Amino acid sequence: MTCESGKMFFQIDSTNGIPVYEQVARQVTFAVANGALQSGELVPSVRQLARELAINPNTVARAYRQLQDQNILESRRGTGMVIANGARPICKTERTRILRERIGYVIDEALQSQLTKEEIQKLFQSELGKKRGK
Amino acid sequence: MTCESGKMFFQIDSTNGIPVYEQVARQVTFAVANGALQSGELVPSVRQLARELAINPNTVARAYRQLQDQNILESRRGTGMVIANGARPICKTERTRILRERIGYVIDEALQSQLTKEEIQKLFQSELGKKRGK
Amino acid sequence: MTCESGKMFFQIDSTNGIPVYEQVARQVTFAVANGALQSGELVPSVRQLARELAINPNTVARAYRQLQDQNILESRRGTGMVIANGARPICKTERTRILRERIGYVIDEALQSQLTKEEIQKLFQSELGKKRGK
Amino acid sequence: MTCESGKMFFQIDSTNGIPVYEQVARQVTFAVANGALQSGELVPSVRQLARELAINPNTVARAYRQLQDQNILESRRGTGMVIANGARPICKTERTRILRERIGYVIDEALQSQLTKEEIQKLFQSELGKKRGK
DNA sequence: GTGGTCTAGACCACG
DNA sequence: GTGGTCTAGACCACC
Repeated sequence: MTCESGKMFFQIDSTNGIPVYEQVARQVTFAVANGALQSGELVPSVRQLARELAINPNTVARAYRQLQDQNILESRRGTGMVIANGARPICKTERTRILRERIGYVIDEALQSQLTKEEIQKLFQSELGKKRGK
Repeated sequence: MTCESGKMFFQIDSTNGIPVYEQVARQVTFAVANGALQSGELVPSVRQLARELAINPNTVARAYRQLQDQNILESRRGTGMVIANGARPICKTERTRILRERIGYVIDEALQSQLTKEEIQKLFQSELGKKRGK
Repeated sequence: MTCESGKMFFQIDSTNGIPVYEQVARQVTFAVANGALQSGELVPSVRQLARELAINPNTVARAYRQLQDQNILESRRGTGMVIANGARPICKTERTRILRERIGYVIDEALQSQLTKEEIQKLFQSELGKKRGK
Repeated sequence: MTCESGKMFFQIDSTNGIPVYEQVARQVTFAVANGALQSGELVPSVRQLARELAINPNTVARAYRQLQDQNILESRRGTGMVIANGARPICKTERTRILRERIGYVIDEALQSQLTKEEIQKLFQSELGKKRGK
């Protein structure tokens, strides 16, 4: 599932084990970290985004609630949710934390399978090579 | 939780999000892939392994049942479960499949966060460097 | 034990030696093979079906899990289990496989008892004649 | 697993769901029904048969115990087990009972799968045709 | 509400 | 002793 909404580009995979609300929250976080979304900008409304992603509005609401708790979003009554002041450094830190954590888990698992670091390195390169991106 | 049982060394982390039965199954799979367990060898009995890992026998049984469905284990009535004939290639393939899949997910997520391949590569190296292992 | 649930008609005999979860799984398989259940349709929820058949929810869950492993069902988080895309051909094949296998076993046993094919044929006709059905 | 022992020819399949002891008992029953074994004849000793079939002696013993209960075998102290007087009619009846029962189960299952009697008939012919035998 | 995981403990069949 | 099935009931995440 992918969709473009405002300045955001969402890509949801409901089969990869990561909760949908978590994926939504992360993608907002990442967009702020990149500078794609700036403090004060409106994010898509709960209902609109839910419609566009064909997911339950509760799921979007939960993602936004979590972002509020992290001081990344704040609600403007009568207007919607906007990127909070000071969100960018939080998001950058958060982005690195999330990615490092997930990379660490994968490495742990590979080590546990008795692969050597070198073999893990090779697998990683091989997968990275398959992907298109900068 | 770690334990040594027969030729196997188990390490279970009940807090990392991966179901315990899945961790047990993977570790058997990995051990066969490594050659630590060979076709015809008995694996620890459901009850014994459950006792040693301090988990419920049903959880071990579920892991073993899944391995049966994958033609990695077969049950010998009244005797126990043994590594099936032809299990090793299955396990090797399975090991690579599991690790590649998980690596792929992490890379996807990192790319989506607008990191460049080079940046992802650096993060990976940094995390791999932190680990001890061969 | 019989029950009607949604488009399904279940008939469970807990004394015939075939595990209850297996009977549940087969009946879903057969219903898909017949076209009574179509891709995308929800099957009865684990809890509801368990209540209606007066069995334990875990037993139903096990049947459904097995069907998931066979790519016949897929779970929609928070929604329920639906018939997977492409389930029908799988179910048709599976139905024939199951029945042929069981017929084959019976014939083997009869041959081993030194009955001739003709005698086996007669026994079969005689039993088939006793049954009511189309 | 197959073996020839005295006048008996045993064929054991430990994967077809029928308990091994039951398969042993049935094959003795069938041999008596055919006249291959006659009243007063010795059957192979528990230990010898167990060795030849590579199964547990307890399993053979259990089969023989069941046959004793059915008045098909009787033990001669210091000699072994022999086919009892009057065993043949018992075995003939028993053979038909067993086969009819198993055929009935299979037909029931096929009917439950919504196959018509005609379709079941065809499946049966097809499987019978595959077998070699008289 | 949904499914998923896990525990605890029973009973059975088999060797 | 072994695995296999089933029950009862808890807790969690998700929608």
